[in-house]
Amino acid sequence: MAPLSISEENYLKAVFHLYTPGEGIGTNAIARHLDTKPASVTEMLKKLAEKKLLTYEKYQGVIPTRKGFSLALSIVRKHRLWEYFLVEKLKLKWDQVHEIAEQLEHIRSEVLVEQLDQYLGFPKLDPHGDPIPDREGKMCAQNCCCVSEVKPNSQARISGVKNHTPAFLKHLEKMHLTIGKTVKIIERNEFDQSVELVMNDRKLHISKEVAQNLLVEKLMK
Amino acid sequence: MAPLSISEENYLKAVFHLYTPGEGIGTNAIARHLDTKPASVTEMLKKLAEKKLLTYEKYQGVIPTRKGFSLALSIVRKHRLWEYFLVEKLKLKWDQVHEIAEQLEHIRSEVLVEQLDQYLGFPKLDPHGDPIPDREGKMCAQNCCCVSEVKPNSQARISGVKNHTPAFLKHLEKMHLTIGKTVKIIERNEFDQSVELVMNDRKLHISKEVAQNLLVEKLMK
DNA sequence: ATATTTTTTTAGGTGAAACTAAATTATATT
DNA sequence: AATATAATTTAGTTTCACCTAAAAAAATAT
Repeated sequence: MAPLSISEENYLKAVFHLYTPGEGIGTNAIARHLDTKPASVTEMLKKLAEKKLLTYEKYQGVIPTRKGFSLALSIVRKHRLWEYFLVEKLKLKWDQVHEIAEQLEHIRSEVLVEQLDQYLGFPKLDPHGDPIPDREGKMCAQNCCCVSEVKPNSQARISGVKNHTPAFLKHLEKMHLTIGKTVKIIERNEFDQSVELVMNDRKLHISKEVAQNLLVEKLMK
Repeated sequence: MAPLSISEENYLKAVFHLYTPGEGIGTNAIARHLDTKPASVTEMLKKLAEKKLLTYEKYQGVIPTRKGFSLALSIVRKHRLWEYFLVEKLKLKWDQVHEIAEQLEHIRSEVLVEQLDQYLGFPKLDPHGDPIPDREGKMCAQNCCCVSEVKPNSQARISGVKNHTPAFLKHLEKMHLTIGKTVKIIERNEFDQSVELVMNDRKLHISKEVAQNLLVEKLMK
């Protein structure tokens, strides 16, 4: 089949990211995600449905097909491999790489991706803690939740972010809240939903906004 | 100024490659180079002239401005750095990289290019022997000519190619005519303009087509 | 159950970059 | 110098991906 355009790939990726089993994805949600208008989305969804990449029925919300899903995964794979490359090899900062990877993910070449993967040593996670799909689309299961949902007095390891904006990532870096660090969640303040935690024996206070976008894995003690 | 589209960048690059001092570049030549139609070229040339990237006057043939030239150089720089990366780091074959670099050259990010350059060790030549412009657009002078123009009985080192198609490059590889090899040009046959040469004490016969597209540097003996 | 609001779709239009066909200008030939 | 040929430009379409405004359907509230 004819290769997808960059636009089509971006829509497919949006569908992938917005998908939760059982629910159809709305036109509005996709428009918001891609910073475009609902009318444009409707049009594109029809085109992608023609190509059997998703199921579209008027007013019903959209669901990716197996084919659409696996194509989206291959784009996500490229995005995350490039992010890994940019940070590990080229020494860019973790807040600089998303935008560049948004461009690199559309480069078409099987052999390039496979060689890149090998060159990088088949990494399993990208610099933001997101799993990198392998050639078959398999990726390691993530067992994480955001800090705001962790119950008080538990140990956890910072494992990822939900928000990938440079602003948020720079903020985390400034607070030394980087991936791999171990923290203890002390308590959540009902008033402003901020969270108190301890890292390296130092007390730390994080806002609701941070707590909701910072992912951790609970640790057995 | 607004960034150029991929199409605009490709036209600018074509103009750069077809340029020879003193001559205007014709619409037809550009169309052939880009595998497009002359009518499309005219349109685009007007747009690039608006942006002061080249001088355009009806029927006169086009010449890049300083600005257009330096922009073209920055695209060529990216193309050649990526080719170097693909061959030296990812171990792709020299006949595989051009097509991929045609995509990668359009990735927009200052910091990416500079870090890539550093990561690669500021290479001066790409895998096909073409010079890589530095950040200011400077590149090492090339002192080469094609085998068909070398006078008989002279020593030379293979230094580049004029034709970048996979077919030609694979052919060269099969004949072990790779960059850096030293050869002695024996004689040119008037009949079919083929050339006889010696490499590693073995006699070699190359066709007119090869001789015209293989570049060498003459060696002092 | 009806009315209001929100979501989604349709209809019609825009700009970019290509195309074909026809007209125009430049160049080459006799 | 006139004519034939080649190169270039113009005019008019097409496709893609977006847009706005208005209509239609679905969801929500009264």
